[in-house]
Amino acid sequence: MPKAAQKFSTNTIPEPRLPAHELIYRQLRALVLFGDLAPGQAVTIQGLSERLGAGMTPVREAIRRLIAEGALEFQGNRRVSVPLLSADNISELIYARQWLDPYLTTRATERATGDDLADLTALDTELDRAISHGDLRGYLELNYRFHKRLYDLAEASILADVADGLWLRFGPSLRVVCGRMGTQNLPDKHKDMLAAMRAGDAEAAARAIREDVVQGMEQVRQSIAPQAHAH
Amino acid sequence: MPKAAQKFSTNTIPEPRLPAHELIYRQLRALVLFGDLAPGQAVTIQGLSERLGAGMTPVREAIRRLIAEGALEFQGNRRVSVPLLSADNISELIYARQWLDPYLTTRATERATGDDLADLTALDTELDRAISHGDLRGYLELNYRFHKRLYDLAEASILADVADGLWLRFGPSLRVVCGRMGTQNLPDKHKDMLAAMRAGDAEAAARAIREDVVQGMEQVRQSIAPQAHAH
DNA sequence: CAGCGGATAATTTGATCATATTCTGGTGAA
DNA sequence: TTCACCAGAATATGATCAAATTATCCGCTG
Repeated sequence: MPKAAQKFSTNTIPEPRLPAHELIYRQLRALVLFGDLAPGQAVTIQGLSERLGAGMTPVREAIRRLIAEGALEFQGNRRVSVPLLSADNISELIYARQWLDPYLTTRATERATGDDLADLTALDTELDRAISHGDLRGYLELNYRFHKRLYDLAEASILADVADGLWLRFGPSLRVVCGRMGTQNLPDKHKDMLAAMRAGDAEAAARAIREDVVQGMEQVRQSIAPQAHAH
Repeated sequence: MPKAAQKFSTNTIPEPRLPAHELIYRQLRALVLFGDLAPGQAVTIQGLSERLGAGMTPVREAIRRLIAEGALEFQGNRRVSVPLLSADNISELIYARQWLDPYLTTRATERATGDDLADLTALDTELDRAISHGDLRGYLELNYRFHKRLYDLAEASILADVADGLWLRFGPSLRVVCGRMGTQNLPDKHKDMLAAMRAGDAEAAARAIREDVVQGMEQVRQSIAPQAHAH
């Protein structure tokens, strides 16, 4: 039984050995983050179990994680759903991001290398393409990855975690709003921000991100407000 | 009226309706929050399963939740443990709380009723008693409940969630620090804060809480710094 | 006679456990 | 030191039990 070569035989596939609950978690997370699960839409454990072709136990664990992160909500009875945000909730999120994102951007500017800047620029270019093509899903995903990348560059693991968790909360609403308004007049201060980063001007980069965040979130707030009235 | 007694054991337990995984979660959360699980200490699922006298499935779910909240850390291999904070991590937490706690306090001051103030005052009185008795565990728990109460009064569910999550991260370190320094010279600006709240001076209340937070967290930072060197 | 309300039955969903399988880390021998 | 084996832990499945929602039916009233 030649088992010595096992460590080398895995080189074809980088990480095929991720646990099922981790894979389920990532799938569900993406579903929530990019609005494929609409806010208020109820899901059942068994339903997801079938939909994703997995056992219940991994699905249960993934759902627990997402509930803990605020991405899902335990709806009292026996349903979990993506939370419906009130206008007040949006205000909270705006307040939090207005403070978190600029700080992380400042730190990222101080630490970013040339390669990092090139990566960010590439992401932003792809983002522009998605916008011009009217590719909503692509826009949402790339916009997230752009900001996520900034968080990672800031080398502040806890704050990055918090900021990442906030995305999980307003992601679904973002999708709803963009679905209504199209991808044309979306805020994109990324160009200003990147220019400031290249110049090493952390303060200007932070200011640009702040405007980007506020513009985007205000659109969400204004678009959400009538929803609360609709009921 | 067939009021048949279906369960014989339910009359003794007030809330047997809570699922096991929820109970396990609360127990573990308290263990982490108040430092009964020391930072760095590894725990196994099976170990906890025996220790708490429960099956593995509920324990697994509880652990997933705590990992998602940053209360526990998946240590690569097959151990989960309470995260060891670096001095940088503490700085992040100070930065976050310095911003979150005053804001929530401002909102709480604007919304607190007379009863709320009485409750907070009662909590603070108990807290003083715990300090004077050298009751470390009591201090930690009451201090947490005092701040938690403020968060709830702020009526900002998302930000309160975030703030609560931060406690889970520095709670274990707080225990370590207080264990070393005793309960005597602990910061307690609660009196100033309560006075400001009674006067309806939200700004002064926020300022007092900010000092309380910074003082406490700075002690943690200074006490943690040599720990990183110890290795 | 038709429509409605309440109670009960049935189906669906969730929670837990026992068990099989896989994987990791350590240990002992060559 | 290295390799093979072993012990133990974690993951994942299926079955079982409990609870709740939905569906059905019966009797009652207008």
